[in-house]
Amino acid sequence: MEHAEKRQFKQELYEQFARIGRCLANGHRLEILDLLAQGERTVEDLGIDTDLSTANVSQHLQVLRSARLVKVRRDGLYAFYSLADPAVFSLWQVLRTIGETHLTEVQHITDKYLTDRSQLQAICAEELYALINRNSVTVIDVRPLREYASGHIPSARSIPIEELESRLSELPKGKDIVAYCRGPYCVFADEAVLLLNRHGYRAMRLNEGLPDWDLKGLSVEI
Amino acid sequence: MEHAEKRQFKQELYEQFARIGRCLANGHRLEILDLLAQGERTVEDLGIDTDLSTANVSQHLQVLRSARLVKVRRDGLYAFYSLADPAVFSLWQVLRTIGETHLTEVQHITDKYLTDRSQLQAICAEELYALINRNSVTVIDVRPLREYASGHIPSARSIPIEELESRLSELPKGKDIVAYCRGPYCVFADEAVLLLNRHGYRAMRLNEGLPDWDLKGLSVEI
DNA sequence: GCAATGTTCAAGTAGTATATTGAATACTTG
DNA sequence: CAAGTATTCAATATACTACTTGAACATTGC
Repeated sequence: MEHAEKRQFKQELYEQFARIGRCLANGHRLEILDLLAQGERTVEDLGIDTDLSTANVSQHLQVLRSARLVKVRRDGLYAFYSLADPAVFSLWQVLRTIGETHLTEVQHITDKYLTDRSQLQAICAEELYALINRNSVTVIDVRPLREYASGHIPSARSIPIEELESRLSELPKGKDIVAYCRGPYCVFADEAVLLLNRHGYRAMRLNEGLPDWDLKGLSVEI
Repeated sequence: MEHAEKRQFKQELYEQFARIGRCLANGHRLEILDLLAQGERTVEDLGIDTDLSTANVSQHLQVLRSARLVKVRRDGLYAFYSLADPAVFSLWQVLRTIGETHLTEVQHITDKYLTDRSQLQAICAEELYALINRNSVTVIDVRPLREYASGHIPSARSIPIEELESRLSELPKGKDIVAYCRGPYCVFADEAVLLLNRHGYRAMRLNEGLPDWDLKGLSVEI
């Protein structure tokens, strides 16, 4: 291949990959991807969670769709968007991990806003898996019911965070409780652990979300 | 946490991750990352390989550096840039894989420019690893010597592609030859296999580059 | 110290992205 | 079929990004 031809090949090729990069170049789109990792959502619905106008969310979804990162299923009045491939979550996960490791700003922001997590007991996916097999723990999924419905940790029961306080009686007193939610930047599990501790339960949070659990190849129940 | 506070947290947080995304939003930067995966390079040097002005490369490197994806080591007259972390290669690899799988344009471009690879015998990393252990293959690294020097497959010998034709006598006639290069979009190995076939050798290419080999945890010699 | 070399910075221009708004489209329900 | 609702499209102002050019800075070798 001639030099000029080779250059054009590389330019066209890397430009295509950059289309995917551009999807990741905006904070709102990353948040949308993170939400879609929990299961399919409608446009309006994403707008509520991200605090964006529906038109704006739709526009971001078009960007994501044009790079084939998300797909859409239409049913009646609604368009349901979801990740095009589990690999898209991997992409976000690797990006997230690099950010956590190398961007000091990420650490500063979590320190500034989140409950000091060193106060909260936490366990990792592998530890939880072992505890579940020994049947020595109660697992609660504190995400909205819809997200629980599109996949959850086997044996976990759904208690959305807003309902937790009023449904405490459902939880056996003797056992330890593990709460999990969407991922490391979701505060539902933190809130759950705090609330449970206040009511005298021994509770801890899973330090990852369901999509991370899934990606590790641990089984997911639907 | 209040709603407004939570929104601000998410916005600040995802905005930080988007800094990394922005690095990936430009084809030239992706090409630079791909080259840096082969080992450290100077600014001028990257400019030659990417066909960009030195000032322009420098500017792209500043973007990458501000998001902590690359780091710099200064020595005398030169600034040597390299990936800040092996995870940065993973990020590019996942992005690349998603592009290959979901962007039909990538397939079109490779079909348009590359030798029809179905004509060339290819093997994967695991197969090559087994062949090396049985000592039943000659492995050649056809990248520039500098890249060989910063890490190569154990037992591989360096024969940069431009020297291959004049150094054919170094290769034993009886054994199969496997050529490898930078990665799936590098054409050095393709050219090597074609040339070797023309000269009566049984040759094949490794369908991945050295960074992919490394990431699989296979041993790398320096 | 001075010229040569590699690298970075600064300013300007052209092009691209975002968020907002309001209109258009598509589907459902009565 | 008409009304209502969810979604997308189109147009706009504003802000950012890329590349070029030329100057500035740092290090080396004479």
